Amino acid sequence: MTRRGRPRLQASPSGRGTRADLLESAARLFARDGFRASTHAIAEAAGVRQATLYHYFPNREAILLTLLLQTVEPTIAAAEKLATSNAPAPARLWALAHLDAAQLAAGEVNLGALYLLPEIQTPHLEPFRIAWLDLREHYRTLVASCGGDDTACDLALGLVESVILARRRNDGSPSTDPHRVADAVVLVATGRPPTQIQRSLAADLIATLDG
Amino acid sequence: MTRRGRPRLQASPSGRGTRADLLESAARLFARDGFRASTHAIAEAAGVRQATLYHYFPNREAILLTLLLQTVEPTIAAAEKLATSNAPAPARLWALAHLDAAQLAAGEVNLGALYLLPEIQTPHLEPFRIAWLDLREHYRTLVASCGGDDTACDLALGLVESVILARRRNDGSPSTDPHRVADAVVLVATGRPPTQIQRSLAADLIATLDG
DNA sequence: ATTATCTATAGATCTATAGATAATGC
DNA sequence: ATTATCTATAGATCTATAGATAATGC
Repeated sequence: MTRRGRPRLQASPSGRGTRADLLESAARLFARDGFRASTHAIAEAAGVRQATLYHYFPNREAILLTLLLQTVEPTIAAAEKLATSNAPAPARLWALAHLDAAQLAAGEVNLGALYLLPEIQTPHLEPFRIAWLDLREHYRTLVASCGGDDTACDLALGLVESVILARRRNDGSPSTDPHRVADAVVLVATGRPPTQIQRSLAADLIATLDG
Repeated sequence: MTRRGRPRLQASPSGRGTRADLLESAARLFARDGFRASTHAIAEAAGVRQATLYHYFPNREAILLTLLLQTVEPTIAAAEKLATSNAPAPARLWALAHLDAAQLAAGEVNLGALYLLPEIQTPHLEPFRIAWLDLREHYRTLVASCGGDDTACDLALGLVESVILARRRNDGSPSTDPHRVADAVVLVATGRPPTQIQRSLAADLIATLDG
């Protein structure tokens, strides 16, 4: 059961291996302190020495990129499946907003805070920006099918992302209910609250994606 | 017309004095690079040597605090005046959201990006957090008078702050129209779009504040 | 004398690499 | 032999202070 190379001074806190420990520590520290969180601080929180980090990642930015892609990919996968559904657009938009908001509200660490970092704009993180623009295209298409324009889409994204800032500001208290976010997104995109039928169809879509 | 102490190696780029130059450079660099922007980079962009910065500010955080307070104070002043008006709540909320969104969209530098920095949470910046919570109270009161709860207030703030992220992402292209933001805020707070009468009253309120 | 700026620097970082070490696998 | 980790460190920052300098004000 012991592993391959030189043993760690401290055992893996999570028991899921050093790479997972490093990603988890980096997520926590980047979300709280931003990209200033040092490789030393990350490694220490993961229970290894600073240089060990470079066995798993070529540099500090690569860790941030990995975290960002991990965060956005499940949402994109869900959006792609929703795009193939023939449910009414408001139901699909409600489902996407709910999934996205729920994911931003979930977990012990406020991973969405990584989206707010100014470092997002640096050239090394382009793969993430491309993925995120892909997600935005899904929003845009759905919002357009609901009768909303590009501005409505920006407003809808602001509603979803409000979860991130509300969570930072109200640290401790429970996050915004994803149902409320999804309701507001449909309201802004269509001009009307979602109907009971639309909500019900959206719930079906979400059940299909999870199952 | 020459000034008091040792002359600068380069003249003030703006002609409005060294302190103003430093604040402007810091605003630009903090908005783009976050709090990593070094005192050296700020001073260089302002046309003075690094150490000169410490003649005007005790440390780097003090510059950020000054910028944050400068940004939030005009909006708070407007919110306080709106609170004394006896116009209907939706009209007052529309006016506040419009003012806030317009201010975030204005200027060459995306100053709102400073709100997104993780450093906002540090103890030294508490005066800004207190001021901002004061602004949120104004939103909360108005949203409540419109029939919305605390979650509706968080969503309304997300709509206003969407201007910041949309501006960062669509750098260059024109910012979100503040009218659209204000319409969406009233929609989310009341469940209905603002009436023509409410918009007209809001326009009157804004004219009063500017005059 | 007072002020604003400059030059110089101490001390504290922090990233990434070089190379040693302690395991397992063959 | 291969792998994962460790120790040590070069080189590059970066903040804040000390103290010199070049103006104006009295």
